[in-house]
Amino acid sequence: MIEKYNPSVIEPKWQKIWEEKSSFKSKDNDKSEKFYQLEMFPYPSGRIHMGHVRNYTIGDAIARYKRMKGYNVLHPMGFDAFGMPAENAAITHNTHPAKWTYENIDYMIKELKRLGFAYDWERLLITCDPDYYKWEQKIFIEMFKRGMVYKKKSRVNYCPNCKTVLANEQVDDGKCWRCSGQVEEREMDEWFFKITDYADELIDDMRELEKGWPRKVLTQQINWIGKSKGAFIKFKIKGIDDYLEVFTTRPDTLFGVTFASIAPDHPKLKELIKDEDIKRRLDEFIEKQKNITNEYDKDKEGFFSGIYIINPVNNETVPLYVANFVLMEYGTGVVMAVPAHDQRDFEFANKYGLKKRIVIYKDGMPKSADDLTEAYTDEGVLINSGKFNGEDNEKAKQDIVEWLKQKNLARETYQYKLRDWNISRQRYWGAPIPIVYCEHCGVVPEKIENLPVKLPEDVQITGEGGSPLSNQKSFVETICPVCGAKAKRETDTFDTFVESSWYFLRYCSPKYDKDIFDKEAVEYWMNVDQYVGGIEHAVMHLLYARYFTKVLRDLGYLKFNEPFKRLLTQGMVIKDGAKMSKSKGNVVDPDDIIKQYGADTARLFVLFAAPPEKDLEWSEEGVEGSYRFLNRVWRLLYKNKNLISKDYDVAINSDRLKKLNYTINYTIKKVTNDLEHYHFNTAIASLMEYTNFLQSFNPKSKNEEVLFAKALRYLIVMISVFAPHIAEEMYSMTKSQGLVIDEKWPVYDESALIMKETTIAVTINGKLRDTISTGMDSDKDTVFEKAMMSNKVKKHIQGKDVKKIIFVKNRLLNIVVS
RNA sequence: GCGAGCGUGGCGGAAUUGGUAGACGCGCUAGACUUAGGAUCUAGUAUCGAAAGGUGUGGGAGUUCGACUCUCCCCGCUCGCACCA
Repeated sequence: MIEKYNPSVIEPKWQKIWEEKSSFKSKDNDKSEKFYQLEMFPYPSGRIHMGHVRNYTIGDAIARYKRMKGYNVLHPMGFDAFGMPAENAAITHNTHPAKWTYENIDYMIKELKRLGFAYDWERLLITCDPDYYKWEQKIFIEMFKRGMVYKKKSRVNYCPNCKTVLANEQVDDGKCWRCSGQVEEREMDEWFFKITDYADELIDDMRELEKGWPRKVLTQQINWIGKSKGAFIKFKIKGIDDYLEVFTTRPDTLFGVTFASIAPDHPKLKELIKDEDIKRRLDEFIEKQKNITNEYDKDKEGFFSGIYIINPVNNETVPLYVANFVLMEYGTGVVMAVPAHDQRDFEFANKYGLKKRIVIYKDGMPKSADDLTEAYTDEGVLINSGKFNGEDNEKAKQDIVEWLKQKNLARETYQYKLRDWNISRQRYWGAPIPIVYCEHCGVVPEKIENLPVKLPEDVQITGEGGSPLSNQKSFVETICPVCGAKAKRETDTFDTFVESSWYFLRYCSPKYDKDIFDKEAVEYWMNVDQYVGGIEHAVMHLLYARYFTKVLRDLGYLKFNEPFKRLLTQGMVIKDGAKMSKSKGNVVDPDDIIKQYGADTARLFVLFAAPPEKDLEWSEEGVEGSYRFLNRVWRLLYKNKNLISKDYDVAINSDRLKKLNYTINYTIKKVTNDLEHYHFNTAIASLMEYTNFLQSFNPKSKNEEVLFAKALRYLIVMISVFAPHIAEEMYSMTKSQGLVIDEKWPVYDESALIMKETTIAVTINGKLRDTISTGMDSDKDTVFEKAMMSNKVKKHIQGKDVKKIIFVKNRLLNIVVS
């Protein structure tokens, strides 16, 4: 150990030793209790950024703490390696996506290793490796065979810039989530996972997650799934023997229907419209709507279709309007319009001069529909509703449906916002969908023994002319796995969210070559005890991973419902009030920080500067503060390096020793408690206080030296969770064998925390007037007596009546005076 | 608009869940050691006031002996959703 703290020397040294000793290797089926710590694996974009550093430092602190607590910890790392940036890079730099990806991965692994994270590197997963996606293809085939996958022509979001289809979730405000370009609609034949079959379960199983997941994430998922109760109601079409069905959540307002609206792309609409002029108008309307971007305040527009339908509750004939705000994808694509009680219908009715009728009434609201300034959507009592007049509207919802149900005109139903998951991507850099098209046998899955369907390597990525795979004869041309005739391969590849939907299972047995994973290993390691990642994955990734878990359970691979027991969503790293980004020029490169201060400082800072869930404002001064703290610890240990021995038995027989012993045990308790709750910032603050205390202690006797040395040793052990390299170096000079990371987490001695004296706050009418020292557990009278001896207290009581005395043992005495 | 969350010194943030507000760090001030220090150490640092003392957790009301903490109203900010019938 040298006098000056030099992270650039000691950090690589210990990283090498940990690696040589395989310190962080997790043992399958170990006897000790397991702990699966997982952080969301990165996309290999090229470099690790501060967001990663924060994410992985939080996970690392948890993993190291649990390890010292005696758990058999699984803490793996990998790369979500398929995806579009690799193809974009291939186009601009004329390289191959694989080359680009693997070079990035090599570099990022070096960066992660420089940060000293306690990963079991032998479990490294790279999703573009055929040994990984082979199993993904197997999952797909099993899902296909079970009818959990289907293909359909569908209108999809298409980004002309990226030349690919996007999932609904990947479209943000009409813009591509990656390139921010305008998204268009196109019709394509696409593969879908039937995630909607699991909608109810995805909601219901949230019960299992209520304790361990942020409420925010659960609410977002609930909103995303968007389950709502309602009914389908049949409206006869006037003049023909057919009907249109509407979906409504407000059957109680049925008597208020004055018109109906239909989606412009409703499949029945064209055949229903008789008038040629109106048909032409519809085409124009559809064309016009296509060009309107998805702005929220898009004007409501429409026109009369020439069709009338009949309201089943009162046999009224109402006009059917084609309206741009009606969605074909939700409900039935036809909406009954109740302008008095629905804001959208209200606006539409006003624009086109349509009638309004109030059917839900509450005292104080206008009597005439013409006097409404907005739709009344709250509860009330039914009026103008025939035999249901006077009924409470909540009750009427059921009664009206029941009444219509008997006439076979209605049925109760639930509708969801959640759509099936489109997994087709017309891209090269993804896992091929293992399907073969045979003239004789139709759409057939590849044989399991033929997997993986490998991505061909000799492909030129130009970025033009559709999917690169479809132009690759050697790939497309194949033989039918069923009949052996010439056939063609599917050229779509998987959405990359598929890879991240099950990687946490593969980590349990990453090299297993007989199946998707080794069931025994999964049995032992799952669930993930603590998952850490960004809030941006609240819906997509986390919902898909939950869905996959349920699918694999139903395929017989798993026995549990939910993959992640606990979830921690860490805040962003921001600088100058904005998220770090190249365009804003406020990026701090972790490599630079490591070079200047070392990994330990970087790690300590990101844990200390803010609680994990909150955004973290980057501060150069703050980083320096962390660096200074490590230097202080270093100097403290360097100064006392000869004190540390192995035998710490000492009689606590003086006030100074008692105080020191108290501080040691108090700190252990505080830090342990904080770590259990992931309050890293306060845990570090306690270690700082502890260091300050030790720094000023100056042992004066043999006994003090011995206990002081013990205190220092605990400091090293506890700090190793946050700053492992410096801890290891300091530990090594204690002349003890082994590594600090193999130390057990210290246990505090409750008896050391019992004090003879305590300080009690004396308040008068709730205001602090003095503090007094008194024996532990003193009773009310004793404390009051002592308090009355205080001049400060006397002064405030003088001339007043003591009305009441509140006493909280060892805490406070409140004297209430008139 | 709907949903969720947040609001504490100059700044990042503490407060064992109703019991001494401002831990810890940054910044700042003064001092020490120094040729020097942007190193280190010591002391101070919510605010008004010379002091005694007063005032303070976005604002207002309430519950309570006692409120950053609980309730209601208002203001401001952040995030998510966005024509889902």
